[in-house]
Amino acid sequence: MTASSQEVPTGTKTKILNAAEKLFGQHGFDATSLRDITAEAGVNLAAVNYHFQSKESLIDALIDRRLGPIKQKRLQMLEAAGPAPALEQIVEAFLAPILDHDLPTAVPLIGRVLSNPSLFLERVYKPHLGETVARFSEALEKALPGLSTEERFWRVHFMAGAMTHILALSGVLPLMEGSGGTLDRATLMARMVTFLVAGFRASADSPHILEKC
Amino acid sequence: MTASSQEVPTGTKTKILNAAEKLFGQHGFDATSLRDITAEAGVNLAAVNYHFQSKESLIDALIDRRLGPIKQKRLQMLEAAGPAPALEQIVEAFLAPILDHDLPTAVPLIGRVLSNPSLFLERVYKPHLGETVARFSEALEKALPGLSTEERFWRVHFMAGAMTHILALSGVLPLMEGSGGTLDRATLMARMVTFLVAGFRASADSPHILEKC
DNA sequence: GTCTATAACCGGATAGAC
DNA sequence: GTCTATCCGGTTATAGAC
Repeated sequence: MTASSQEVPTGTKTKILNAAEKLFGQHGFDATSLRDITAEAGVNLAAVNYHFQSKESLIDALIDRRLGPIKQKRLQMLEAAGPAPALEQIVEAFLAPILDHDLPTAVPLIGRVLSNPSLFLERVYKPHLGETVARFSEALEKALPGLSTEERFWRVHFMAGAMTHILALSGVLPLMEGSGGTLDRATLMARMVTFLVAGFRASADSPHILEKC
Repeated sequence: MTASSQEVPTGTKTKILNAAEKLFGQHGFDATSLRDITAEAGVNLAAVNYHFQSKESLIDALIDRRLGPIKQKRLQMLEAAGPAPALEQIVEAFLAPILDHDLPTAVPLIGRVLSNPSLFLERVYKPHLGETVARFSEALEKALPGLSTEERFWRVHFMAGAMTHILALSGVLPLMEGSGGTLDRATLMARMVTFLVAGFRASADSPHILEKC
């Protein structure tokens, strides 16, 4: 690690990361070429392969840059809530570090990363999410002792899905009718917490039976 | 429309659609070449551009093929529930036509389609989903008169997100610990309905206030 | 560390024989 | 309707000058 790896955000490496985050978030990984990225960043094409080794490694670097701090903040908020956090605190600690992201380009990128089935298990969940989910699942077990392990597993993924969808579609949802036009983060957070907390509290022992039509 | 457009599922056109659905679902649109598809289908490369005009049109044909019938089934289930359906019936009518899909390759494809921000608004939502969502939103308004339009809008998208995430990750979620190993559709449906119905019923007039840690 | 130039390859689409 | 052969543009990655 040389002095240049953490310098002010005008270095070539940082410019590449920022441009890549923006374009990957807008158009997806495969639809964005390294040429697009270097043009946006105002740097030379060969700089990508010098600072990162390949396009795939660049993607991993972007994932690291965002999911690393998010993991820290999530666990920190969960710990700050004490040894037996309330359900609302657990859900907030899960959502806030992602939804409250200050950097506007980070949100669509994180949406792409979390909703990409090709990346998810090996390059996102295992290295960056698995431990966090396990910790939150433990906290949920204390807060909701009536839920089975499977029930908890699926509800955590319902929560993750609701959040991920909003992140991924953050660019288009405000354009739709009925949304209220803007995407105010604090209000959105409150709405998600209300919805998800109620979902988690639902009694699981009334498995609804489907009937034909 | 000639006689060949709706023949037994061994025509070249159908073989291409089936192979494309499988590979697009597994690897995504950009990561799958027309050569991959024609190899999988056992047909000639040029057949794709003869039957469909371009790769983009092929994708639209795949979207049509699955989302058309789903729209019909959703509206049919909603109508069958009478003029003032219960909340459970509304949620079931929204989820069942997608989650209960018999064709195993359709589920990952639909997950890719619904979670792709680049396709979503113009090529998925407006042509195939908007009218359905409006009808379901009306039904929800009757079932839950206390909710504001914005609140309903966002909760519908929380529901859509939870469902979409499960579809998109259907290939990997069963591999994770705590899932119970299998993905039994009836049980999953029941779990989602329980969770989402409780979320919809949550009272909205207690907007939770976020505090710093 | 940064650039130019290029290698080596793969993609979608099409022309034209059959 | 189906095939072969090919065009042509774009892709990642690298070699080597500065």
